[in-house]
Amino acid sequence: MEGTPLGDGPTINTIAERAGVSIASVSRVLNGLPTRRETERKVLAAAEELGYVRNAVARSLKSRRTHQVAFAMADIGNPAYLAMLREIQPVLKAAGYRLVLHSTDAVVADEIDVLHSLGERYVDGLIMSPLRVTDAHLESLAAARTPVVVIGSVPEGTRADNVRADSRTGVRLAVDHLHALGRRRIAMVNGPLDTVPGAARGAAYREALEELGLPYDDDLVQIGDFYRAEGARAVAELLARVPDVDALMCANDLIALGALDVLRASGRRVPDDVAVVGMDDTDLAAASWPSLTSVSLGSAERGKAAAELLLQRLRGDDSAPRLVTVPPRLVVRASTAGNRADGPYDRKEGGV
Amino acid sequence: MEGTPLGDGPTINTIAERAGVSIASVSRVLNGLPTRRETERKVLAAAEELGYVRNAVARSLKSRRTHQVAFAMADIGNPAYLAMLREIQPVLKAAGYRLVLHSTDAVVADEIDVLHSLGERYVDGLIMSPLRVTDAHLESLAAARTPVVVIGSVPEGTRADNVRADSRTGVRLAVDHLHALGRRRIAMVNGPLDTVPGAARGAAYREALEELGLPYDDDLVQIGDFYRAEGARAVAELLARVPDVDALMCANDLIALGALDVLRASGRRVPDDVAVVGMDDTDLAAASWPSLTSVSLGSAERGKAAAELLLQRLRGDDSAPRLVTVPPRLVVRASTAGNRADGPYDRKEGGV
DNA sequence: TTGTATGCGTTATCAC
DNA sequence: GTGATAACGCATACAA
Repeated sequence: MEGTPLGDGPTINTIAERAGVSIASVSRVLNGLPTRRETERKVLAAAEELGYVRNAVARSLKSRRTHQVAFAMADIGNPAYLAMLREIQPVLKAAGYRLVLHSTDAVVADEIDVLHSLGERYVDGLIMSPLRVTDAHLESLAAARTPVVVIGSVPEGTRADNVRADSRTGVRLAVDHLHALGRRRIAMVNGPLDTVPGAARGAAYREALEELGLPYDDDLVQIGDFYRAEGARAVAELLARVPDVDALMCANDLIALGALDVLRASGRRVPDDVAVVGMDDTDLAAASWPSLTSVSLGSAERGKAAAELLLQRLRGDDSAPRLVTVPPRLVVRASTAGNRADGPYDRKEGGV
Repeated sequence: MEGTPLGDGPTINTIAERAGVSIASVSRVLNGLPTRRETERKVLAAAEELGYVRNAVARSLKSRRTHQVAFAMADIGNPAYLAMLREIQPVLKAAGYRLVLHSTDAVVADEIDVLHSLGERYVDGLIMSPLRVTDAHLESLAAARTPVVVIGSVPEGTRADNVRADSRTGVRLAVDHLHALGRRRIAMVNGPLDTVPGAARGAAYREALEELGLPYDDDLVQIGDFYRAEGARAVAELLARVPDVDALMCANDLIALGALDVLRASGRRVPDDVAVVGMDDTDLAAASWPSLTSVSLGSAERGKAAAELLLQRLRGDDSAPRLVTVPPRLVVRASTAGNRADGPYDRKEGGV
């Protein structure tokens, strides 16, 4: 195969000419429709010689299907979304769909843009995971002419499939676990309360304490942001205010890693002095030392479920919107149970 | 905005009818071409009422541009590729391109498929990062009618822009560092030698020792695979064979994490007894404890450079193929220098 | 079985 | 300035 000179590629017209048949015959052969042996031979030979490849755009215009699906994540830097992505990709690929990625940086306008752009029909469906769901989201969702699966919570009645985590139960699992270990001064290190996860996890913490009969203490709640450095700063403040805290319920793994840094720097042992729990069970939880007990909210499962739901819609299923809730799971590691197995090998991790 | 009944969306024909003008006028207005005030008003009103959105497929067929770019990574589970992705995405987005993701699982046939599928013209360009470059790659690359940027090494004369890491210098930096710390029994824990990185890093290790005047000792080289569990297994074997090793040069971060696990389990202190260096400087390196000294091969920079190179091509630049080499950088953390700053906050990490 | 002709939704080139 | 009309590349209903 010598270096093909750039320029316009061959079309079915080129082939038709070369093979001495009509474009209809070319199309038929290429689509496996019944044709005479000789015609088929000529067409395939011409196609081969010319290095013909079907133009996906023209084909989409005709068929009204692009074989593309979009995934809109709030933040491409967030390992939790990447975990979803890792599951979504192979499912779609196996079904013959390409994946178009959008990172909206949790900007509402960007998310609305993505929904609006569905009208451009460059994808057959969308999976989206918004950080918060506004009225604008719901309007655009209602107007969408393309199947959409939302990872996160949407109000009942929304015309979109919905895959949810259950962070309420998740926090409960964690707090119960800490309580069972004998911890009684369990603090909460949360992210901003105006985000969906922040609000949900904060409320769940309060509920969990209540059910355990533990008093709720404002001093034990520290708001920061969902990043490692912010988490560290928040925990430093917390320790200054409440030195005798014996457990930290962190609203995500990054915060928890920041917590480990600060606890270590302050000379506290984990978990002996302070037990730490994160959320999302990202790769980082298994990598840290001590390895981090974390509440898995099923990022991977949610991604997979969303992809499968969407595929069903793409196959023509137009039944009522579905709701899938993925149960949380507490993954106990060293940060709450020092002498238990670390379990760093229980997750698939990429190589090279 | 009431729930729009599903069905075919409006086209410029619908608008033309509604506005009482021709489709040509509609197109003009929509494209900002000079039109009478009144026409413009009618068209825009109709478009607004109908909730019109341009059909991207039809537009692409006509314009021969899809405003999509593909990124083909060897393994979506690998943090190093995700680091590239995180840089590529915003660059393309800012330039108005969508990102189509392919994970080829390092299967050569899949990679060739991706190259071949460029002929379908569903993307305007491609960034790919193959684990190895075969003749089949080069042939498909030569036949490509679309700009391609390869992250990795391609032979001179290949008609594709090329962004390279310099793992040779990278290994050298690491080995020099270990040597400077007084280590003399420096082992290499590598991945398979039939991969490009495996081969390059293995050779570089040998070279580095030579330049330092250290003897090369087969016993100090252990081949495993580029995963954490494999790395752990390899290091266990190594320790059994060479108990007095005082430094480990690991071919990537995952291997290094596995090494930390095993060293810890064997009662060795890091870095006091054994210093450990990883490669790729992934997020995991900063998260682990002790935090991991790692050679950054500039995954992020390479991704960014690749995206920018591709954008230049998409803007029409058809000059000779470019070669960009990103210099490696040693990021010293606790696994080789116990009392230095951990620096866990020097990298941007995702939140929530 | 095969060819002719039409449409998918846009953009662009003409005359008017 | 505006309206017919012809592509873009493919699939297909219909006629032959």
